[in-house]
This record gives sequence, structure tokens and C-alpha cells, in this order.
Amino acid sequence: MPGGLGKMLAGRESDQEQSVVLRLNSYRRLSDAGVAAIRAAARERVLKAGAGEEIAGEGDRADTIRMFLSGWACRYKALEDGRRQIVSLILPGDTCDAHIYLLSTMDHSILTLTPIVYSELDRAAFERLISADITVAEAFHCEMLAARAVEREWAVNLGRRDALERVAHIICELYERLRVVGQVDGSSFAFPVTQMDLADTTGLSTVHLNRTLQELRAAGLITLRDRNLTIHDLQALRSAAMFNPNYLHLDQK
Amino acid sequence: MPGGLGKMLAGRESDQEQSVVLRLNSYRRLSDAGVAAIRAAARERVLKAGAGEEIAGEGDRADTIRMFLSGWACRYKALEDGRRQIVSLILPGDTCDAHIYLLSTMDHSILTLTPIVYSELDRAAFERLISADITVAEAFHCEMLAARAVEREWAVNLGRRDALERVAHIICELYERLRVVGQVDGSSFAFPVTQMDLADTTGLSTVHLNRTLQELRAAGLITLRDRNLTIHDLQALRSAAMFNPNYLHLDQK
DNA sequence: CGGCTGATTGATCCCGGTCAAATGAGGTGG
DNA sequence: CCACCTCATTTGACCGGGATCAATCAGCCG
Repeated sequence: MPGGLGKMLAGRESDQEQSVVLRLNSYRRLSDAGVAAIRAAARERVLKAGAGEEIAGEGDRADTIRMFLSGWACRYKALEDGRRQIVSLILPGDTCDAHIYLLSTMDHSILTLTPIVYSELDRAAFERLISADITVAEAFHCEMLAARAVEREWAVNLGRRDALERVAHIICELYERLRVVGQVDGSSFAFPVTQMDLADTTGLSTVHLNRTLQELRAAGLITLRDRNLTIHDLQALRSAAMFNPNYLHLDQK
Repeated sequence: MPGGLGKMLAGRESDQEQSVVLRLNSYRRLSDAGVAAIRAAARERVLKAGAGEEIAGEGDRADTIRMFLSGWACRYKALEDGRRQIVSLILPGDTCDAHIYLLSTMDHSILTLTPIVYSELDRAAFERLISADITVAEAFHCEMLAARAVEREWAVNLGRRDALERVAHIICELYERLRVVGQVDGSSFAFPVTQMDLADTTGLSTVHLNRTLQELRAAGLITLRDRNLTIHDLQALRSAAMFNPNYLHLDQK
């Protein structure tokens, strides 16, 4: 952590911007000025949304950058006949679509999975933010590269892993990503997605997803109850998934 | 095209940098100075590689930006047990991994599928290039955003489309992407990938991929012979794939 | 209490994987 | 020019993971 980060966090436990700072700082050691700039930018235009709200739709004009402060969301694409694929999960601290204003329209939709708090930046605000401090600009670039790497890993998941591996792999990934932003308590974390959502991220039917979860439970690897997930044997879960965390590019520094 | 682009292309038919300029210019109208800067940068360090060469491996230091001038390559990830997923196809004119030097290591490998010519830029050269001209910087950003969108579409392909749709979809995509860089002749284009490669991009077995291709041939949609693919009925192929080209973000301007 | 959403279970089916072999097309050395 | 090898494509037979269809169950809320 940069010299001032600890101090800036002290006494601000409920501080909404914290996850964004933690996340970006995990990619690039942020300067004190950079941290302050991010905090200031994140406080400009804070919005809330309930669960199940589509905050951006395929075809919409793409001109808004969003920093997600709390809650979960996802990107998905729907086919005409109702099939749906979730192509990424958006967690607290994630920033969506830096530089997106260079494209004309959204090619997918963003849907909240829980009630969320996020802050919106328009092009001018975002460009001001990244031009103020080089560590901030680099951190946003890193985040974009890492997000892309995650989406590629999902392609591997969907194309070449069987149901058990897919589900185990996603769980390992979420564990790591949530840990960075302080959302993991021991080996448990809030897991607020429905089985239908999880089926659409793993490319499975809800029925088979349910059976796969039961398999993981029966093997003693996880407990999932009341929207809370506990990993009982991380090593075993990782090896069941053939999980290698390199692609997350955490703790670059 | 910008005022000078036509002129600059004139009389340089065999010009290797042309595809890169065409590609970037399709995202962002490049200034004459920008075109010149790209051409100059692309001539600095030109390399060749044969078919089937791994020009970058998972775990390697990530510090080189590559502009692909001719030939096809792919990114892939291999699992320990030999399963392999191709996560993107790299076509002439594509630039790989702008800003990649911000990450420490490659999380996947790059493999040539045909003999290729490409040019390498180190961090300094790339930063010089994008800081010289705003249209160039924006074009590279656009390309990165579009490449990411393509990777997301592949996740949809792998997760929610059946074999016939997957193969038809990839073919539609390649047709559009190659058209932009002038590699399509009528409704035919060079298609230099083996069925094994195509199986690894569509998440199918070679056997089933072969049968799927035959199905497309039997339906009169395509001919694939001698590494050359012809689309006989683009409308029908598109509707079989439920193909919507929006995600390619071509011709933004 | 009724209605709704999400989780679970059971039975059946089929798409696509696997295994194995045959066919074809270069390429190369004798 | 032919024998032989390798790599890619094709075909056939069989099998199984996961989809589909259909109920049932469990919270939760008004």
C-alpha cells in the first residue's frame, strides 16, 4: 500500500469508495494524489439500483463509465430465442468499461443481481481522472487487461471444462477476486446469485447446475446455504477445477 | 478514409502495413500524420515465423506489442491434461495486446496457424506511437475494446449455441473481419485453419466438427475446399447462426 | 392462505464425445 | 517413379454427460 492509503482508510470503515481503491491499488501502487482523485471522482455522481435492474442495455449509447461500489451485477447477452449467457460478473470495486465512449453502442447488457451502489463518470470526468495521475491511468488499464483475461478464462471454462470443473473454477475465481476487496471472511463469502444466474454463467441448465452443486457439497468441498458460500477445502477445490490464479493478474505492483 | 489514405495506399499494393492501417482506420478515422506514424513504427522491427510456431507462451514476460501484417495466428490456453481452447483468432491487421507491458506475465499463449509476418514494438516504441497522434491512440483503444467484445461473443458461442450455430457464427465473424482488411474476394476467402484448430475454437471434438461442416455443406451454405471457404448464402448462414455483427464495432468513425 | 420465485428430484432423451479405422494428400528419400 | 510416412479429413459404432420435461418442495410476501 502507498504511504497514505492506510491513513486514508482509517476511520472510514463504511466508506463506499474503499473497494474501488483496493481493487485498483492491487493492480498498480496508487499515489496518494491518485487515491484522493479516485475518491473524489467516485463521490460525484453516486447512484443506487435494486436487484434485477438492467442499468444498461444492448444497443444503448455507450458513453458512461461506472465504478461499482457495492453489490453484484453481470454482463450478459441474450439470444433471440431466450437463451442467455452471462459473460462476466461485476463485483464491488470493479470499474466497467474504461474508455467505452470510443465505441458507439453497447453490444451487451448490464444487469444488477443484488441491490447495488455505483458511481457514474462521463467521458470528461473519466479523462480528467486518468490524466491527473499516471498511476491511476495505469491502474485502469491494468484492470481492463485483467478483466479481459478473466473473460478469456471463461471461454476456456465454457469450451473445455465439464460441469463440475466449471462450477468449481468459478467459485475459486470469485473467492480470489472478493478477497482482494475485503469481501471474504475466513473461507466464507456472500454469494448472492441464484442458481439460474449461475447456470447462465456456466453454460449449464439449472437442473444440471443444481446437481453439480450437490456433487460439490457431497464431496465436502463447499457449503452453499442462505446465499452464503463456504469453501471447506480450497486445495481440493482448486485441483478439481484445475484452477491457476495467474490469469487474474492480482498483486502486480 | 482520411484525405491522404487513398494516396498513401496508391501504388503500394504489396505493402505489408496496409492491413494494420485499414484495420485501425476502420475504428477511427486516422489523420495523415497518424497513418505515417503507424507505417513507420510497423517497419522498425519486422519478424517472420513459420506455421505452428509459438511466438509467446503462457508465463512469459509480457512486454511486447505485436502488429500482425499477414498470416493467421491464435491465442489459446491449454489445460494440464491436453485439452486446449483457442480463445481468439488473430487476423492480418490485428494488433495484439496494446498496453500489455503493464501486466507481468502472459496468461495464455500465441501460436501461428500459418506462416506470418508481424512487427514487434517495445513499450517505448508503442508509447511513442500513441502519444504522437490522438487518432492513433483512440484507434488502438477501440481495437482493444472491440477485441474484447469478440472474446465475449465467443463465450456466448461456447456457452449457449449448439454445434451448427457455433460454426456458422465463427464463419460469419471471420467473413466480416477479413472483409475490412481486404482479404475477402467476393464471397470467398482463404481459410487456412485445420479442422482440429476449428474444433478447439468452437469447443467441439474434431469428429463432430467435421460432421457439422458437412451439414453446412449439405445445406448449400458453404464450400470449404483446399483451405478456401466460399459462402453461398450469407443471409441463410447468418440466420442459422443468429449472427448480429454489432459486437464487431466495425465502421465506428 | 394463495401466489410467486427459487431449489430439488425423477425420468427420459439426444447431442456431441470417444474409440477405432479407413481414406486421401503431400512430402521425401531411395 | 515408387514406397513409405505423416498429417488431415472422413466414416462408423457406441456411449454418456447434460438437456429437457414435469413434479414437488420450501421460503417469502402481501
